[in-house]
Amino acid sequence: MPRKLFITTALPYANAPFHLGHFMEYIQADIWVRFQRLQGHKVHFICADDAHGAPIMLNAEKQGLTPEKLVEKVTSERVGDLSKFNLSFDHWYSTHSPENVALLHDIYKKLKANKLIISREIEQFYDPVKGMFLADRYIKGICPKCGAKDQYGDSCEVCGAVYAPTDLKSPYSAITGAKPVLKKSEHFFFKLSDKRSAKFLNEWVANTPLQSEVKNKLAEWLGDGGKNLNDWDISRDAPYFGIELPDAPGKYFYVWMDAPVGYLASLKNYFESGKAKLNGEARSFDEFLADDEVEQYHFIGKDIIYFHTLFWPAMLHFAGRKVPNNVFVHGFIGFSGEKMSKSRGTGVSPQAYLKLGLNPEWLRYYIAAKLNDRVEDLDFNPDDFVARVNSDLIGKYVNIASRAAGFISKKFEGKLAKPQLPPDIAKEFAAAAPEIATCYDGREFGKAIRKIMALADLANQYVDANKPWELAKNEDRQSELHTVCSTCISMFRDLTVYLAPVLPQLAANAGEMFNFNAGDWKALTKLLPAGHEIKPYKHLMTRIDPKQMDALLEPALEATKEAKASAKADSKSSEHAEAANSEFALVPPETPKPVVIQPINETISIDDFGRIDLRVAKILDAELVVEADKLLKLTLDLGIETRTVFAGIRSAYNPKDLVGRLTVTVANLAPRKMRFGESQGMVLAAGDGTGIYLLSADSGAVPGMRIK
RNA sequence: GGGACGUUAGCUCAGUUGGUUAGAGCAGAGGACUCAUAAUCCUUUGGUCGAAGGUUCAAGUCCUUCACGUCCUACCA
Repeated sequence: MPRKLFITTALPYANAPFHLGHFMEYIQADIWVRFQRLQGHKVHFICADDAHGAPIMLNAEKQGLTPEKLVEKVTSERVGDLSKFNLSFDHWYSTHSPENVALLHDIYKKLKANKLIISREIEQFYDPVKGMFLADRYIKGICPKCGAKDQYGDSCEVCGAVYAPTDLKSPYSAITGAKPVLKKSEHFFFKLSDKRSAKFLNEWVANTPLQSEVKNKLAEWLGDGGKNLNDWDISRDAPYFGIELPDAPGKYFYVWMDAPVGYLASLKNYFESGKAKLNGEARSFDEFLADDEVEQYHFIGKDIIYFHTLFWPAMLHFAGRKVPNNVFVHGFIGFSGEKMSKSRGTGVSPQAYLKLGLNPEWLRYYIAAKLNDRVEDLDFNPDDFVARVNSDLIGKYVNIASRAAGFISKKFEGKLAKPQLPPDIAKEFAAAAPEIATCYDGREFGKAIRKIMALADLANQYVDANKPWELAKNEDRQSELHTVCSTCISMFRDLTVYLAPVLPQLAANAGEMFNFNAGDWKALTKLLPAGHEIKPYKHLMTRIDPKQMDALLEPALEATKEAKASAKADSKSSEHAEAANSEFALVPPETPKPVVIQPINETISIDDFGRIDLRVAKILDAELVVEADKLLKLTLDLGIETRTVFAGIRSAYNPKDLVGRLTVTVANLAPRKMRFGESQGMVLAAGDGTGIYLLSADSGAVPGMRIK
């Protein structure tokens, strides 16, 4: 019976671009989801942007935007990254949505009816200049223990002391610098201290197959009969970017209250937009969630265990809703810091990774090969990355197809003979299917990969033992040759199916080339039939050139400075600092990269073309646009006038190298207002997402000349 | 300060409820081969399993302490 699965990944905070940690989680979840789909289960794979909270509000203000605009800007910039890593989300929405308001209000009212919401007055630091209450992270001062300056309100980064903000000497607001004053305010709390909460949570933990690390953690929180459970402050005072309490004007839900509800809001929108129906789920959102058979799983990082294993199940349970069947926790992705000098920066930017044309499936494979079902950190090691991909994927796996397919095409018109696996190898392959399935299902991806690669080794050994290159020279042994190569292709088919959750694109390409369905797990019990036709072999995947890694790891100097400043301002977390670092990374233009040629567009008439007024332009000036990481501001001489044009070419050109160059511009393009000014045209450049190459006019051309 | 988890060959990792000479891949060395994207195959060199104690007939595996790393410690998304 097919399982019905509702799967989420943690909602990314809409304050910054994605970093590698996001993609590790998405890739982990995506592999699991794809595996479940291959087993014939019905999966609804959902995520959303986490759009609320004080940091977004303040950041937006700093940039002169409304919070909505900031969120829109951040999320629109990163939307393409998701599809490029072949992530198969069924729906992506936002917590800033009417569905979320409705669901949150409903949950809140039910909790209140259950007498689990109380209010009480608390005293907190308040910024009189800004007119808002300050969370610990927005208060700085002198550490009461060691006297270090500019320490945050909760702990000292110099001596490690932990204290309350009120203990700080000479406290000041990190936002305005004003001296904060203590002020009282009414806050609303979710009564986690209620006996019912502890009782329910203990039951939930006992009945949920959580990871042992998570259980330990929970035992700590739930120990002593729940005495360690304190009430959870779920309200914030205005100004706050969030969802207002239905019965307390000026009070907003703390973002961590509305964020997990966003899982449901996104699911609801997915249902109401008709996408669920297209995905084979005809029932309504409410009916779906009321079904006990539906399994709900959340993939999260270890830093947010607290919210997902205490508040979230309790909220759902006492609002009369389905609770999660499990929460899958992973560690963080680190970087081999030791080996890299600090001047070269740290971390790997997924944006730069894509821009450099590195194959997304390399990363998927590497991450899969290192993941297990535990709450363990993993390390991104560039040398390891190159070695792993090149030797496992190219040397072992792809090689099998490459060394057998040539004979089939050249000698046997692309048709297979009946494959014949030697008994010992057949046994191994037969045993592998359930083992690998268990690994995937249990999120032991590293183990699955190891098993698959062991099978690939067997296939290569088989080829060596049977020496097809010798058989080929002997006219009497052609049918042996035919069988050996056909057997190879059949083994390759099996390996491809096994790898399909990790490498969906490669698997699809291989399936297309060799005429099999890489998504057919059930076919694994049968060999490919005699007469099966394959197309001629083409390279399925290129090796990683270590030079590409060098380019990936080389951030621009000026960018590093900028990033460090902004990282500090944004967050204390190293994870965030890493993201900010990469955000500004410039990419050297001369990097080898595979080019993807897009199909030609539909035919147009000469008149259509004539409507576009192309002119030669001379670049008089070029400068960086502060706060835009992709744009350069160009001043162009068009002969009769000068124009200002913003061009998204910062990743490929240094401003000073452009000054004086002749290029081509669209002169009659409607001007477009941008945040930084009006762009009055467009310069032409070649590019497919992996690089940008500005067009030039030959010497002798004069600014203003028409191009026809 | 309290707590959780981790520390196994140069690198990345396996090591089941404690049980014989601690395993694999990559890298290194030697050889074979040439079908294949300098891929593959065979052989082989590397470890007092973070440190020190302890329990046991027997410990990488259990206990204690210490060191290092990551994270949590509630109004911090």
